[in-house]
Amino acid sequence: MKLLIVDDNRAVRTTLKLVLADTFDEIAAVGDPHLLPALLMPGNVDAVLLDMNFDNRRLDGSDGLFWLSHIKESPNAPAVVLITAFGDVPLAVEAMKRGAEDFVTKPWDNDDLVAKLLRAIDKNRKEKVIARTLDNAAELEQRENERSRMTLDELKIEHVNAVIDRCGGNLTAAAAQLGVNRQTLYNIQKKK
Amino acid sequence: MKLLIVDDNRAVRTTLKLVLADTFDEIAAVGDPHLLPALLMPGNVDAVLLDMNFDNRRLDGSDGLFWLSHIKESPNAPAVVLITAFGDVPLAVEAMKRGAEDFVTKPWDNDDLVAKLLRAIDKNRKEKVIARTLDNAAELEQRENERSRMTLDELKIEHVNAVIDRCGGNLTAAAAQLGVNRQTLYNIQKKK
DNA sequence: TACGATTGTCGAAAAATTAGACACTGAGGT
DNA sequence: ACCTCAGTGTCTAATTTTTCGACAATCGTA
Repeated sequence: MKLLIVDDNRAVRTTLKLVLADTFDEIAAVGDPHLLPALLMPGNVDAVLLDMNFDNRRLDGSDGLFWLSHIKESPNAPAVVLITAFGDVPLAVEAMKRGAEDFVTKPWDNDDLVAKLLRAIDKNRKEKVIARTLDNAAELEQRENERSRMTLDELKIEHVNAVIDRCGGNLTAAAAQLGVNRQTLYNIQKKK
Repeated sequence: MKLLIVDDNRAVRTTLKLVLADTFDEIAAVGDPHLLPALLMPGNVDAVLLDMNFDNRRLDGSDGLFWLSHIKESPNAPAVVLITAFGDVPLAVEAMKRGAEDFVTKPWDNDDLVAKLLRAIDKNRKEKVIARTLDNAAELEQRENERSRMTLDELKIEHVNAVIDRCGGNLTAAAAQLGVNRQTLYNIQKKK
């Protein structure tokens, strides 16, 4: 499992890395959130531990929210746990609304942080499954529609081809499964 | 649109009712959360505005979390916006994790509260759509599986019946749509 | 009521499916 | 190398299904 830490404070990065080293196989830590797009490219990060303030003139967390949204907009986004010293209720709520898996305040409790990260990854995985299922659902439904307005012959041909495929091209087996004569498959295949 | 307010403070209930009267068609307000199950039974509530503390000996919000979970466990649950005077970040985060659509701190801003409630209802609607789609997806997938192992005859019969259904029993039309002779449908129907 | 569309039903022609057979290929096991 | 076996490609003839055209009966509707 791979973790990406984004915090502009070098000391915090070092500490976090040390604390989480046992839990993750790989940990990358950077100080500049602008590196995020590049680092997330291959989609090989399981979780991002993201600070919320990168500009000392603005401690309202808007930076964190911006990068959070940025991360979560992409499909197959990793889990994101936010961590901040200046968190208030509205900020935490807004972060959760934008898809953060969890929200931690500094100073943090080590064991608690580990637990939150692991649960965040788990939750994120489940969400990904749902997203994928949802994608499929649209396709399935459309297929269903197309099929329902098919001609009997079209349907037959499609089904026959599918079954032959599943039988690895074994016509005899496919014929048995379809409950028809081997000859019939032959004819159907030759027709087109 | 129907709103249910749950707050043990009568003054708060009255004020909320007054503030939100313009926005909702119907508003019910109760002081005891134990009434929730009964009131939500028919599933005719669009949103619940839920206080988090009903026992003055325990102001940690655990009551609110309990009832939040209770509401959200049922299918077709309404939107829930929490409102509390004793909210801290961990509580807000936990509430959002449990499916609350929003989290408001007392004292509240009237316009803000209205906006949050409306957005909460909207979000909840979208979530319901997703839940339904997800349910269907499982069914569709199973159908797909069953169909893929069907005999040609079974498939034919199923499809024929479906199309005849969609044509309201009009055999002639169904035959045209299926690209076969009317007679053929006749035979297929008589067979079983 | 009269019309148009649909139904139930027929017989005969056309097409598809089937069973059975046979030589051939290719993979696996001896 | 040899044998076996499952699968292929192909054929014929029998059987079944589908199709076409037709016709009286029925039903909803203008």
